[in-house]
Amino acid sequence: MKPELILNISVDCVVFGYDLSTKSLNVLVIKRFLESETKKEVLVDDYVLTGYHVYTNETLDDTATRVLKELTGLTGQYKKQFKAFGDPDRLLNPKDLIWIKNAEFHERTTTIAYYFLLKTEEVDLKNNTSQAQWFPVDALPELGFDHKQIILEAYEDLKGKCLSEPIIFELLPEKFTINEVQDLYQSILGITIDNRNFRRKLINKKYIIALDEKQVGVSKKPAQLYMFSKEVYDKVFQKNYLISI
Amino acid sequence: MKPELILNISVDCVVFGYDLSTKSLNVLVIKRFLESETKKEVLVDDYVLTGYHVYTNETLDDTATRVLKELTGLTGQYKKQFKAFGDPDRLLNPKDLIWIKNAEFHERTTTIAYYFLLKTEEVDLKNNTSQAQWFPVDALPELGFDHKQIILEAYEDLKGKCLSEPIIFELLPEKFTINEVQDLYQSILGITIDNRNFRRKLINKKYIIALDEKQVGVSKKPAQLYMFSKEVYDKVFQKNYLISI
DNA sequence: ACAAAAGTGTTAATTCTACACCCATGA
DNA sequence: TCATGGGTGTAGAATTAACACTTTTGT
Repeated sequence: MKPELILNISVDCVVFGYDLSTKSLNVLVIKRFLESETKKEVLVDDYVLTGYHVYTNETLDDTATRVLKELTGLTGQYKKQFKAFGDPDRLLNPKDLIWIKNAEFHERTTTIAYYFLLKTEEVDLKNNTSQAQWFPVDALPELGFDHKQIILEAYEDLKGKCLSEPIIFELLPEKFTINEVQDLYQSILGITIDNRNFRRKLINKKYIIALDEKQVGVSKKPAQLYMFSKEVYDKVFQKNYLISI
Repeated sequence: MKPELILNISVDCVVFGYDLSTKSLNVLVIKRFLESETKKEVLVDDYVLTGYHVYTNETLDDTATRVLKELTGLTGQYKKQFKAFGDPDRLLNPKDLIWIKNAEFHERTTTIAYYFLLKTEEVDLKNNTSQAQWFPVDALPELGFDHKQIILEAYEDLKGKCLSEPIIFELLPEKFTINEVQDLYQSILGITIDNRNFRRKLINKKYIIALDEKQVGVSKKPAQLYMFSKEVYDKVFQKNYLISI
């Protein structure tokens, strides 16, 4: 049996990219544009998440991985399936209906949503065929379908998860400074954190390893570089059962 | 358009029920039984989760609610969509193939899995048409399809969630004793908790309200009864941003 | 020398952990 | 009266929270 598309099931990917220099948590979206036949009228002009249908011989994870690769060329990034969206009317706004007519899309498509974590600069948007573009997660453009809601739910999941799992390092380069980690937490959570307390806490973790290196090419005092060791983390980690309701 | 079944999308429900008297966290599953035409051979004899296909005019949440109601008669129970399962081979074990032949089932069905929280005694299994049965979550029977994995992932999600959200009370009667809450936490998490510390912690919460009532009909010293106030919880609750990685 | 970001210590408050016995009740 | 589970207190340890100035470096 040849692999075929499952036309009513798709995977949509919320690609989070952190821009270290602007300290901005971004989402990668692609352009959706359609003119009337006479080109007199712009029918659709907004953005959507990248996504695609599932093939009959693929796992859902495979689909997500494939979709990310096709958009960014990247593989092996952190990914998480966080929610399925299947409301009967999730694709039925006027613009969406116009768009669906031009695509091989079932009107009642259920999508399995994933999010990915990576660094903005890992993605080369120059020769991108989908007119992909980064937007700060707190300044999203007009989005088609129910994709704004999908992004917001992904963001909520990320906020919670970054407090209890070491996924923050997926958004940072291999070598980072303590202040960079703090800035990232502040960007994601929208809070400010005391620098001394944060430093102490982080540096005391056995899996935060100080390198024999400092920043280079910075115009002020270069900071100490650290790395995160997954190996040490897995060894040291122990579940805590602290009830905090 | 008449509502029709979407044959390749289903919702499966992990129904968790807590049995206060035996202090057991149980899962409700239904019998799957099939004999050969000559009745000489038992082809399938195991259990599966309750589930059903999604109708074209339903949300996924609606489907889950409907499935629970059909099995138990209950509505308004706590429910959570926790994961979608869509591996191409998730229904392709030999027994599953035999079963599917007798059902209107697509071989490549993706299921959106939910779990429900309720009390075992709320469900009347006497006049149940599906031969539904409770099993302790740590002593599950042989399960068809990928349903054992689904249950285990639901259980993991529940373990995590009960530490940070007040869902524990969904598994308890409206009026409960502190020790009943402690027993339940211990059952779910598989740990032992110090009674004095636990009591103090819980009683100090403003949303744990001491009633002017004690247990009745118990054969020993009757315990103080409490209730959980969602109203107070929502008012008092404030997100904490404690980074515990 | 100066601008900018890196880096540093202390104290009080809170929360968590460990631990063992008395009490009230119904049988 | 006795068996059973309900209920209680304290002290040490660990963690968190609050708070402001000095140091280092490149320009």
